[in-house]
Amino acid sequence: MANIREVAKLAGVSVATVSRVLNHPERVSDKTRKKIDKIIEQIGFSPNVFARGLNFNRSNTIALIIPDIKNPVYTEIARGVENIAHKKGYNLLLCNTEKDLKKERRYVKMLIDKKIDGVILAHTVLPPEEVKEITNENVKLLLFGFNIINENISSVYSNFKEGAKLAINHLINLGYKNIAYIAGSENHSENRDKTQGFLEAMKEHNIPVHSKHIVQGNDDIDSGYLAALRLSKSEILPDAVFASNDLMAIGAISALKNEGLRVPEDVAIIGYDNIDMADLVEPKLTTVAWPVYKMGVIATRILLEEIESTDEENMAQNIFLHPKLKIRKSCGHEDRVSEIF
Amino acid sequence: MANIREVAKLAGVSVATVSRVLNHPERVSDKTRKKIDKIIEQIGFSPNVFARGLNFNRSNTIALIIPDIKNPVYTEIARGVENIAHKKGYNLLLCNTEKDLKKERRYVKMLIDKKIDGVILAHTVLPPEEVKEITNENVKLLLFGFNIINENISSVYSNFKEGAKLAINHLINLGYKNIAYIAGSENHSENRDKTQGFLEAMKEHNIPVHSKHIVQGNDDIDSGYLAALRLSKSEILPDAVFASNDLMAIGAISALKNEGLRVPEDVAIIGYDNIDMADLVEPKLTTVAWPVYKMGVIATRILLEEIESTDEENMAQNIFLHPKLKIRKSCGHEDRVSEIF
DNA sequence: GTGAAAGCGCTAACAC
DNA sequence: GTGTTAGCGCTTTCAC
Repeated sequence: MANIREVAKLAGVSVATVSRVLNHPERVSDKTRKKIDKIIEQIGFSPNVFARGLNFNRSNTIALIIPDIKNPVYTEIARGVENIAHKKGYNLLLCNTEKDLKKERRYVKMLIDKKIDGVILAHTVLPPEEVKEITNENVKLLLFGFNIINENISSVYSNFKEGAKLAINHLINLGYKNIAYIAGSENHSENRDKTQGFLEAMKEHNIPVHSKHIVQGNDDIDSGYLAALRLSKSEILPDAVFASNDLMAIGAISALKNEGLRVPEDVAIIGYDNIDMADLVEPKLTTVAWPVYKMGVIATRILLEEIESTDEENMAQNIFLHPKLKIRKSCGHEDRVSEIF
Repeated sequence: MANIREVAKLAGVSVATVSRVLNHPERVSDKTRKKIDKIIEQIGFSPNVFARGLNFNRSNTIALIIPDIKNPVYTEIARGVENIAHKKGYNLLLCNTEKDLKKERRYVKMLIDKKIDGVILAHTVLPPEEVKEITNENVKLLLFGFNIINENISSVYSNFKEGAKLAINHLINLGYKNIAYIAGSENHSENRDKTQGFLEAMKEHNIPVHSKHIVQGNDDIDSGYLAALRLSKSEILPDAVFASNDLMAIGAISALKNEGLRVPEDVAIIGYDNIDMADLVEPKLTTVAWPVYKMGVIATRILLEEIESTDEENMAQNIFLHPKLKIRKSCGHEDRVSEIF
């Protein structure tokens, strides 16, 4: 239980001096500093976090709030966040809300109580006012993948409406006419954007949308499976389907194949996210890619900057990255770029 | 900045009494307790974690150390751990070591400094002595998936040697003779066990092992791909391959298909882990399943018990769960149990 | 450049 | 059942 007093005693100085070499080494003479550093090293002293916290009101910890740890998109974000956080000496609390309002709310309270320095919110079911309240508590907030709140809160996001249009336009260019849509959970602004993009793109090309061809999914594989099953049984079989994320697209492929339909010959499928798995299913999934890992990295850099900036000088940053089409096999396009695999 | 003094003042009592309703409510009269509870509620007071930590030397935080967040096995463990931790009021620090000794070492130091209450170690590249040292620091340790240290440290694991034998015996029962092996990274005891199981099973059936048919992988998809590529070019083409995990098995399938080989007709493949993806690739992957999520849950329960137990009364627990064969299509077995999908 | 001491917010021993 | 107060380990102000 080495503490600062012990170091001070061994060095024959006061605790104040030891504290200074810890926090303001330049205010200490070279000689004493070196002596103290050596002793610290020798006895393996490191300052008590709680005592430090009591003084600084900071924890050197950030949190990442995600809805579903089983979705590779979120672990990919986590990978980026963890990487930067660790490099900068921060710890990362992982909060998996499962889209459960109570759980998310409880987490937010816990995080505030813990004096977390910052939060990256990659999905929320909280009402906007409640999200905003987070920032009242001396915890920095970064919105990932959406920015429903306001310009004073930093965010890193992609244009999901644009991405959805990319997908639909691709299908239309390939000649598909009966395009169905498997929607993601509605409480996610990202999904609402995609729906809007889908609708707009269809309208722009004067392609009618059959109400039976819009089916609600829940973001996971199973719901994609079920949704495609439903589509496969509708009066008019769609010739293409856009799934709001890859997990559902993959579930959909599985369902269609089970129903004896060929992808893409009978039904084309396009997804969203470009998760690793997209390249491993049969047929390989054409999808819309967005730089998830990179965005996790950027988000964390911005958040840590804000945390470490000496107060309000820092402007909120709203970073914006574009989606991109990733063409593989599931839409039957022949100009496929060759893949590594 | 509500603090305990303010609550005390509003309630017309001393801070000690407030502290008592927080920590030993039974020692306070019903009347005062209710009054204080109400005020706490009203002004939204919650005790400062740092001050608490300074007294209790506890953080209500545990950590999970994993080697690779991209491997669904580890996110599945994380899901179990997170779930229980959150239910019991603990926060979860996620530490992704990337099998990097320096990074893991740095993490361990950070965790100890942070006065983490406990650690679940799901993979380590640290020498055993260093692992053992963790327990010197008043942080409880739980070993997940291995138990190389000693009986005094709790662990939750599965028998990977047995699992490997299950896989090999399955292949042999199906009549395969030229069985190749894609090994996982050697610094992982789990993989060493599997290698041993492979070797033993082969020996028990007097089946020779060609040295060219053992190829070293690195636990990820790409390395499985590369390994299978190598196997496909060896003088004697194996008729079956056992990959030490599903990720490599899936990479292997991809490679073989690329080489124009049919799975399982030309080469059968069996994996290990039974990740979700195993059911989505073509052909569906036969594999060895172990109850990863459940083990994450159990591990966390044990760890929290140890943390909350009043000292040394608690015996270390070594929980052991068996692997099980999950038969699908990639080995060509006809008695396939029907799947949900 | 250095030391003495107050104070961060809480808990618990001790006194009543 | 309740209050007073020392003390957890550190940082920082104020003297020197």
